[in-house]
Amino acid sequence: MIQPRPRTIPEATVGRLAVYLRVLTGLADGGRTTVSSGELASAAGVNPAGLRKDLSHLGSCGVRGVGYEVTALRERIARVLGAERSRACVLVGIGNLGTALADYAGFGSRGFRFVGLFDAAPSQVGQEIGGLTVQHMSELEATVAEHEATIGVIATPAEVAQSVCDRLAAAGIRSILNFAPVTLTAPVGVDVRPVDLSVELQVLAFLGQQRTARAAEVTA
Amino acid sequence: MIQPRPRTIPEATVGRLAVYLRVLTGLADGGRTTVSSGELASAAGVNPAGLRKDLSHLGSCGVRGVGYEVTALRERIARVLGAERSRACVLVGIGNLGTALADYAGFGSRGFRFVGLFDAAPSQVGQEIGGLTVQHMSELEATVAEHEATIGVIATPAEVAQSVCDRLAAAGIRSILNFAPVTLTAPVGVDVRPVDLSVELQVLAFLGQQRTARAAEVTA
DNA sequence: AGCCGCTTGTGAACGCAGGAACAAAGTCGC
DNA sequence: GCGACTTTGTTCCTGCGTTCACAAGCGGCT
Repeated sequence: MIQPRPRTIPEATVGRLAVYLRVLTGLADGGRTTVSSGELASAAGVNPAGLRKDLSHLGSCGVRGVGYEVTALRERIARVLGAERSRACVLVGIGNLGTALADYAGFGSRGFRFVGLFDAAPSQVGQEIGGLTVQHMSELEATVAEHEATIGVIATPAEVAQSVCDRLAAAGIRSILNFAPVTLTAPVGVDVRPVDLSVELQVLAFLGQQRTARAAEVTA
Repeated sequence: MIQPRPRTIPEATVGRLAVYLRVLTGLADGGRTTVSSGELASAAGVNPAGLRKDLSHLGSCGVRGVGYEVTALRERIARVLGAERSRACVLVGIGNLGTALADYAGFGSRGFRFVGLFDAAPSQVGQEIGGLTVQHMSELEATVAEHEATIGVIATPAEVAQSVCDRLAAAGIRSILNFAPVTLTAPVGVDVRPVDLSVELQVLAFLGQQRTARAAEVTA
């Protein structure tokens, strides 16, 4: 059995494919039928050559001299990323951030659907967000099993994030997106992707400070 | 004039330094005085050798045979990252996400302070969040100038993000953290760091799917 | 005082991502 | 029908990040 294409796609490429998918959706809504690599790269903020290399990972899909067909490319990327089928997710921690995430329409159009929202505080339980009712943490395991959810999102305070992570992993969750500002440890077979807003802000500030320092140096 | 140390620190290292800073703060609160590279690396989820290389960018600070002094290392990292002095930030878009960001205490302890919260909807203007009153967009430029803010955060819907970006850049903002799911273009001298939650989720899902596919293949 | 174990800091090798340049291929104009 | 132009797909190369491995240095013990 031959392998149709090298099924290992670099992580950096995957992130950009998701961006291309978003741009292509916008182009399709605008009525565009074809797009060149240069134009698409400009809209996505990347190098044209790099974009073509990214796209080459999923086989030739463009037409030389013309460009890429918008809808065909979009569907192909969606298939590779697995965005065509809906994936069940659960969200733990219904604070401001959790509410924002539960309400965010962008997830639904990308193949993700929340099947459970959980919080430990009784004051939060029962309220309705984005068509779902917030449940108490005690129902976490049952809901995960019922919908066979494989993705979990942690938007809790840092203190309880590790215990939530443990419970999610034990309940069968395989992928965790962590917004809590702590480094989580999960059993093998479960991967955690941290999204730390403070870190992002600090990196941004440092790069800016470094840039201005260099500029001042050149002037001197 | 000699340069005390190579002042170009890799971006990836800066991101990890911010994580070390967080871990060190936790250790200091716990009463620890010294810590070894192995322990710190484990707590931060990175390789010990990589951690030492990261730390070497800011000059030798550890004691061989013992480890690093927690508070000294913390202050040195904070100084390099510029977290010791307070930086003025403005936040545009007071939806659920914007509210979460404005309320997040983690920013303040890292040297960031919001000096202005802005929204275009009159219904949002006037409410108080985290000690600040939400202002109308029309006051954006005046507030930025008054506080000499250099960092801006965009948490608006995608449709208006580019125009907000333009206004921030024109007002004197040099660094922008963008949560809107669009690729922004900014003039030279202004750098934009995108934080796309859908992209993060899609990358996570893809990696999980790839992992399970490979596992199934091995079994076969 | 001298030795031993522990830990840091650095040098080297490896693998990977990014960028530029080029060949292949298809379309449009004549 | 043929040539020129446009655009893709690929290949090479350069630079960066990460990892491994080892020498150097410091504290503690005898």
